[in-house]
Amino acid sequence: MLDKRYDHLQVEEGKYEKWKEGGYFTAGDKSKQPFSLVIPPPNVTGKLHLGHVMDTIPDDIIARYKRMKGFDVLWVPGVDHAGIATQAKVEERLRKQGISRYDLGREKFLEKAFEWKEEYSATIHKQWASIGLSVDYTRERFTLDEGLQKAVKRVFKTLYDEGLIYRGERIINWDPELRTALSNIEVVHSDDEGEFFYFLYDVVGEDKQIVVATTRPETMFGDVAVFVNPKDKRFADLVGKKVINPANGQELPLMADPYVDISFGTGAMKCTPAHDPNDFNLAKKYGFPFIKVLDESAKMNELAGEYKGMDRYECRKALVERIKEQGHLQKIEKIVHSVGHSERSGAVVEPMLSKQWFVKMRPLAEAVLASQKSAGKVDFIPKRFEKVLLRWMASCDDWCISRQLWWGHRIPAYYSKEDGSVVVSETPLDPALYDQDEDVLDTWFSSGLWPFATLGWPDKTPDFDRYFPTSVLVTGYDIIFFWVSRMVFQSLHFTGKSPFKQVVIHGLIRDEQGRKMSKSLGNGIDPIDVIAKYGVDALRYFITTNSTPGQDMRYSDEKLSASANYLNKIWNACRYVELTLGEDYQPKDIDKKGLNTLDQYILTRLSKTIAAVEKKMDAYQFGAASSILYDFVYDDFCSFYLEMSKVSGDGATKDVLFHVIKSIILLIYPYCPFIAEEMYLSLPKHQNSIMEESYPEEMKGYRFPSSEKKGNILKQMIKDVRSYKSETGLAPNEAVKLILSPKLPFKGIEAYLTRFLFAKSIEEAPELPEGGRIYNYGGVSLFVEHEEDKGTAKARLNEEITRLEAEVARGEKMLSNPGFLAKAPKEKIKLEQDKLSLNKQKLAEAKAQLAKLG
RNA sequence: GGAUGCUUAGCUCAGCGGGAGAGCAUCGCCCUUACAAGGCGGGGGUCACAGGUUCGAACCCUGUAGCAUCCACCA
Repeated sequence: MLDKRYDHLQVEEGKYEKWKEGGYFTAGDKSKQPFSLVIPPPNVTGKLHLGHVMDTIPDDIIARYKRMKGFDVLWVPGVDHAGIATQAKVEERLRKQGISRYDLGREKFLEKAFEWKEEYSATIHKQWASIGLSVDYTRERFTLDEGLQKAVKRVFKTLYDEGLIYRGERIINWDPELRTALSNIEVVHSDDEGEFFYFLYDVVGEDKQIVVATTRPETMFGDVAVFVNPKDKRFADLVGKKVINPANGQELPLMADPYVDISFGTGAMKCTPAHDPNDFNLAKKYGFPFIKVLDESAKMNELAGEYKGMDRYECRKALVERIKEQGHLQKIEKIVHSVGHSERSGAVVEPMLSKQWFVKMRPLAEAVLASQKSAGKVDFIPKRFEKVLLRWMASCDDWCISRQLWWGHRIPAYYSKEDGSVVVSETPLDPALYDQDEDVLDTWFSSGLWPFATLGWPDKTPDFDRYFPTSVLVTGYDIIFFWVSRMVFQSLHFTGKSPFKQVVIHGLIRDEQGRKMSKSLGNGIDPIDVIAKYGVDALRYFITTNSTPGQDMRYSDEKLSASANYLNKIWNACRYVELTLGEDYQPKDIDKKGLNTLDQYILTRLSKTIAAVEKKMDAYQFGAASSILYDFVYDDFCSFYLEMSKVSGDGATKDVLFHVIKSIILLIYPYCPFIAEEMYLSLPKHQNSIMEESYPEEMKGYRFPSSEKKGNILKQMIKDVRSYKSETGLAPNEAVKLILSPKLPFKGIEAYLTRFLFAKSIEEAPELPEGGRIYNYGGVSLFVEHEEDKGTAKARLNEEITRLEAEVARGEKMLSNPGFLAKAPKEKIKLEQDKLSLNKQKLAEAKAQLAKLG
């Protein structure tokens, strides 16, 4: 027997361990159809936040639902080494102990990093348990484990041999704090306040000056030219002359190129090939050298002369001051411009010429674009997110994959000690003859292999054969570029298939004011606190049912509370059913012949509910599915049938109560497995765990349309009379006399009306008397005897008639419309016809009553 | 500059071609033996605006405005 109150702490106790140890999460039943998914691997950097809950609870609902539907579900868990992020954390920890990574050296540092990983994996496991993830621990993976190492090396080597990975000098994004290259999408742009410096450049051999504006004066030591637009009349006579760089006094050619925007700044632009991607292109076009003036910490190098060793911003300040003193500063303007910051360190990213490894994206991207037009495409839910992928694939630049870090997959390229030639090899080469590349790969390089490498690729494993491609992937829209796109092109290239059939995209969770949750705002919500307060089931329910796919949602304490209340409602309904069934009750099949009208009513509603919920579940519309169930639980079951069953507790009713509550428990289970398990195990007859149960059947043979109608009439009668009492100031429990005309709509209705309307008597009469309130239901009318003057009664009937006439007119108009009859679906037409005849009947009844009143 | 989403009840959001919905809040009545973390009954909306398509538009199309996000550019 369940306790009086739903106590989530008690309910959650021990269940996860039981499932896990019972092997319920382990895939491999070959008698079933496979269904597979991989977890978006959390970074080993920190603790669980609500974003992880958003990522993984839909996965868990899908996994639990599909298991009940008879699939062999494999859900692969794992964690991501998260290169830059983790290395930064480990370094920070070491720094607190007064150690730098260089003190330790590469090998020792990696030992520390692996210790960190072990520590955080343990935490992550606890967190998975606390939110109830049904992942298959026997197949857990790590992005740096042996299998992934093998896969990464195979991919790198293959792409290199195919010419799709190359090493080259390019302008890349440099993070001077972490001292590594970054890919374009690891740079976050923000509109920052800055200064626009206008400098005067003397023209050699002329008594003239031109004005060049820049936001980065310190890079002037690397300038090779000044460019203007060839159509710009202001400079037409000066092109071809030399100008003096006010930073170092060197002569620079004044050149013309259409790249320069006449209307921007002064129309004259300095060209710094080693520190700006556009200038780099110009320099290549005209054969200028690429002069670097910054080192890897963004400090000035020897070319900056007296400023050598200075930080870039200090140098900027000092240099501007000196140029001003020399009379070459025209003005300084405050501007707001977009500045790139490192996603991880926040440092202002320096575009810098550097030798790095790149993936040649065009051919790989084209393959994705082609695949998305084929039958093997990935279906996005919602559809619009496919465009995000396509747009990125259509325009992305080559991917800079080398990182000047230690924590990650070391690049399997080796340089000959003899002649410096490059060899890429999956197996280590003799260190006496070769030096391995010092750098590691971008974290997303290995994450991109996740769906197939975790199943055994490049080996031909049974799991790979059985579970690849995976069925569905759930992730947020913010990492479509980072992750989804890379999994898709890597998978297409190496397995020939898309890595998953469907991608379900969810939005981000925000705080109660709609702001992003962030560390700096301190507005993050710790799921552990939420679980302690409301229970994990309430959290799971809240997070999957309060938004629509792809849309952001706000955290709401109120809605969590509402979720917990809903669970308490089901809990108590279950408790009531158990109290009613009694200790000795033995579940048995429902005797179809022994059903009364309301039994038939609730079974019909249940059957329809199951069908509707299942349809939404299959489409991954968890919000829609849950609201269908919610309506059934509250309106049809708790407020109506369950109350009515208190009157008519005859033979079959107990079986029906049992059947319905069990179905509700099974339907809510994927969302709220803990409370569902607790309730399930308290039922008279059960397996070892709800995880051994199947999804409820639709029960097509148990639909009784006429009983459904009768039930709805009774529902409406009760509502009408209660409303009448409230409206006329009668107490809810005031005894009233009811008359039904011309006869009772179904046998046994008297008992329900007596109990719920406190009827003092119920009569059946062919004609209704005067002096009370009358309600019409089409074929049956209800009379409530109560003092009401004739005028009021007539006014009310007139109002009713006006309303019904409008209804009838509407129906007739619709049904006489040839366009409607030709184009509307058949069911819709039938529905309108039924509605019309019912309204006509009600109208006739109302008119007859009015006539009698005179 | 390009793209996407949002604008519906006081608040937070569903609905996305066939009669405006939920939760919370609000008002009134109830401690009815499953649940007061409850029950019952009510009030509350020209579905941002303007055009168009349709027999029929909150829903589709076009445009406008506001808010949000992403991408690109920014000497």
